[in-house]
Amino acid sequence: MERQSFASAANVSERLAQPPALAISTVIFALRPSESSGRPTLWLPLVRRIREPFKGLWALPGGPLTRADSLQDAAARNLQDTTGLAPSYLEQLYAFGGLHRSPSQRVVSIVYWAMVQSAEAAMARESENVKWFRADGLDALAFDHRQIVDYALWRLRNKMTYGSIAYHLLGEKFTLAQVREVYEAVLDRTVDPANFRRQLKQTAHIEATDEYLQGGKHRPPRLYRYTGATSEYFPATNPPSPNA
Amino acid sequence: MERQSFASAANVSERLAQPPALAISTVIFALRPSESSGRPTLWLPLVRRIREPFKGLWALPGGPLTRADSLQDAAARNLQDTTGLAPSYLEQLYAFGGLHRSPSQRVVSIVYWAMVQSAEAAMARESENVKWFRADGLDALAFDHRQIVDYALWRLRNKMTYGSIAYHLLGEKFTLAQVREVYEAVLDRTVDPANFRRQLKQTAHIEATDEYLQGGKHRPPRLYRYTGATSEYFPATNPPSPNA
DNA sequence: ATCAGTTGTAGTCAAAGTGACTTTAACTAA
DNA sequence: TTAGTTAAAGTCACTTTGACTACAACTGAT
Repeated sequence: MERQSFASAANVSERLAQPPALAISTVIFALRPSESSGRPTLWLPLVRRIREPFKGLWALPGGPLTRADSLQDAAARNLQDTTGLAPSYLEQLYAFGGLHRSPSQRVVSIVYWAMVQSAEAAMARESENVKWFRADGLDALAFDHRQIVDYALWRLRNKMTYGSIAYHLLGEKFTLAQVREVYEAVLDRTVDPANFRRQLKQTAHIEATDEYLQGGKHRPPRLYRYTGATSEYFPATNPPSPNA
Repeated sequence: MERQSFASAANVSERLAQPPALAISTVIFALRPSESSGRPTLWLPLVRRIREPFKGLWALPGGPLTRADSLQDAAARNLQDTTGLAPSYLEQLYAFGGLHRSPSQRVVSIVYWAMVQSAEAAMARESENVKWFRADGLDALAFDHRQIVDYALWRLRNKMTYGSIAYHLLGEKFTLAQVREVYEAVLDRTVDPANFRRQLKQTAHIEATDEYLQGGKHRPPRLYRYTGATSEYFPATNPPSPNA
């Protein structure tokens, strides 16, 4: 057996013997007008890696869990540090712990997914190493982050179909058409306006305001307000809260 | 300031500075006949703690992530080691990472939940330090494990209402009435037999066999077989698999 | 052998929900 | 004023759901 290969084999068992590192990452979704159609579409911010594993590639914002934060606070801090924004929704996505996610040391990543309101997302800071991308059709990312984003997208679509998540991508006041546009952007299909309106009013976590959105070349639509948990984010589930 | 309290304050910041420990725990559900009514109810195995944090109290099977296992394999090993059984379903529940879950060191627990078939659960080994309990009405457990169990129960009920999980608690062949009993045990309400049958046959991941269950004092019911993923467990979701 | 009791299985019916569509109201731009 | 556009409400057929009834098939006791 050659000395070199023996050494690397020893390295493998060595690094697997030491305790895995713990990291927090966050998938951040926001609505932005697509360049082409102008219709709102899903975007997310990524950061460019400046160190060696996958240096130069884009990756999810995150890092090792160093501070004395709860997992959720650490995820919110990711968001704050990279975009300067506060989440309007934040939920744990999954803990990824495969043995070979990172080439050097074993890393277990606890990943959160977040939504920020479109108004705030418009003023998110970008830089050389922080850029926003369309959520669909991403290129290869660092580590397994591409698959993580796909999984987050699937979860987002799932929650959207029977839930009240859509409002967290909008501002405080919105028209029903805007809510419908969110559904259409996320689920990627058209929705009948009339039926959509009817269902929303039943399931209703919204209330009508007295205001109307002026300035269009049509009949001005009424503005609504979300009456569930407002701007604060809250844990994944209604009943027993797994936040600890 | 007294010396004692100064020392303990130093300890607090010290232990929060060192990296958190990583543990895997597993909530294991199985169906067992209740002592009183004889109807099947939900049970789960717990292990008695023999060391000091919460010594003597009951806790979820698990421990630090030491081996070079994937997270899911580590959870399956928990199950194997404490009960001698293999899971028929295994899925990640949540990552709990609160700062004060464990009194001494900070511990981040990645918790899985599993289901084992009732036939096998009947021959699960018990001992002085491993006992089965009814899933509802548990006493105080070690750490935050009581809340974790409650959350797992909620997830189980949720999956049950629109999913094909029930079969994993039964054997290979089963009557429709047995499936209904699973639903009634987990959801804790009665279900109309006729309507239940109708819905199962539509959503159908089952097929009828030619066999009938003899021996009762009634018309013998037909045996069915599950046609989805059989005894092997599979990841949480259909579309993108987060297993890594 | 017959009958009561129990459970499996199929069918009926009304109420509620859903998808496709039509109609009317309210506004802007020419 | 008129054409064009969108908001908002209503209609209608179809499907799904829950409660219930009826019948079939078996066991065990009389």
